[in-house]
Amino acid sequence: MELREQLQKLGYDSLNPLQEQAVAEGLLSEERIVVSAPTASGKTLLALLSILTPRMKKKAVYVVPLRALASEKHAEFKQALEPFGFSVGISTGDLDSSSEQLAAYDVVVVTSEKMDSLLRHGAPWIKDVGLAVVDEVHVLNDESRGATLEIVITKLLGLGCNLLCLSATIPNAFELAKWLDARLIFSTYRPTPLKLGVCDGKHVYFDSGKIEAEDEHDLVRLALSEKQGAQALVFVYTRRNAEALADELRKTTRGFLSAEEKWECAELAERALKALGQPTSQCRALSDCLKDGVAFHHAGICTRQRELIEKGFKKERCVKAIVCTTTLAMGIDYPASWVIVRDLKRFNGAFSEFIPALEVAQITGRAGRPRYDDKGVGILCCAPKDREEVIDRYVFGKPEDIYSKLSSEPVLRSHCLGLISSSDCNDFRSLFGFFERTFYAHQYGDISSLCGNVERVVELLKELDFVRQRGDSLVATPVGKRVAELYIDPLSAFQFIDF
DNA sequence: ATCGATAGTCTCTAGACAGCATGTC
DNA sequence: CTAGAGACTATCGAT
Repeated sequence: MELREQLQKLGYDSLNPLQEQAVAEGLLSEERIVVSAPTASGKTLLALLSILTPRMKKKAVYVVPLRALASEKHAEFKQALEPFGFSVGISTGDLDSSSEQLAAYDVVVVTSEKMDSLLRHGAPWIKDVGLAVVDEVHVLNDESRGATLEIVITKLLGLGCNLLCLSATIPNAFELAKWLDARLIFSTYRPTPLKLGVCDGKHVYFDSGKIEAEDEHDLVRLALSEKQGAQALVFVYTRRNAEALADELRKTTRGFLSAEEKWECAELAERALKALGQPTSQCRALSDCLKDGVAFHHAGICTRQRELIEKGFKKERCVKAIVCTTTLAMGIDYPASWVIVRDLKRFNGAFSEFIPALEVAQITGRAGRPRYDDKGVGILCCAPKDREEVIDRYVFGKPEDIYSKLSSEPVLRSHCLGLISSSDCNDFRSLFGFFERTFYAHQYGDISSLCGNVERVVELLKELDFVRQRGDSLVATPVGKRVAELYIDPLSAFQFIDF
């Protein structure tokens, strides 16, 4: 089928500049590709086109970092791909199909941990995978979950399937591409331009000049009065702050509701109150906020209410503003006209520090709703003394490079055991060989220190009797196998068994 | 002796993956 | 090191 025809069937008239560039640079012909482009630049269509590209093995896996993202993509792909005769399945911790079903799907959406688990268990259909799409690959940089993703990608690399890695804009995307021996498609294209401003508690400074705005009320008022139907997202650090500020903003948002929207909000409020059998104080707080067209959003909100908020914000659009924590920072599609980052500093266990520019870029990236706004506005709030630094760091500064997080020992413990237990590696040589193919090895060149770590970790696993060595060969004991399957840290598993 | 305002001090802070056992409707 | 809000407590003064 021709590209034009495919596009039409997918519901697109044409390719946007990023997609144009990607196709021109080999999206449909290269075996391995890394795409580095901003949030909402249209990367999903790239994945769809790649999946539709005929190849020897039809089956594709789509790897994402979040369950919420998995179910979103599952729904989206189902709708887009079924007309082409592609069946789409999902496999995550809480939403899982049987192994036979997974084998039957043409496309399987998985979380990275689930993918790792499937690979460890040697699911028989893995050999039929012709394409793996890894969404949000920059998660490699994540302290706690990056290493697992790195292991997964390294394993996928060994499978010999085609690879399409999608990343936010990161300066060292070329390093990723070099690791994977992939073609790099790099773009900073945004469908709607982004205008950044810095608010120091008196003014908002744009590159075009400054306007007065002292607090969140002023900012939200500016956002909502910019045009009919505008909406704002406010990011704060704590749950308590999210709830408190949402309550505070009721005064401002209620003035922007039309008669019909008031009615819709009342309806939402009513349902939010009854979401649980017995309304908690949180339910009441949320319900009160919704009445006035504002909501708070964080991980402590039940699914039922999340859905209500999403409906009110995205579909009915009677919810004018959402005050949220980082729940809405990554992945999930939540576009707004204005995005206000109120807390740029975050407590890190010892002191409070500025959050990474990459994260701020991801957050402000969702400013500008594709079909409704012709531009997006991102506001960064800070104390007057920090203004210059904030401008340097986030407005003119570029996002941080990403680094392999494979050197951390806890993850190494778990993955070494996993590799040995699944028989991916039977001795030190194959273990070292595996780690030589990781991003870590490519990024640091010298892997002797990593091999030293691996050696130490295997010694520990032997001490715990999860692994035994006969001659050169390393074999997992039954307990070791079990520990690997259960996905728990070997050290804590041992302490538990010991106990 | 009691209440209370004020200032200094302490405490706490986001999110979310897999797997399994146990519990509930 | 580059935090800030709310709960808690100690202290002192007015009644």
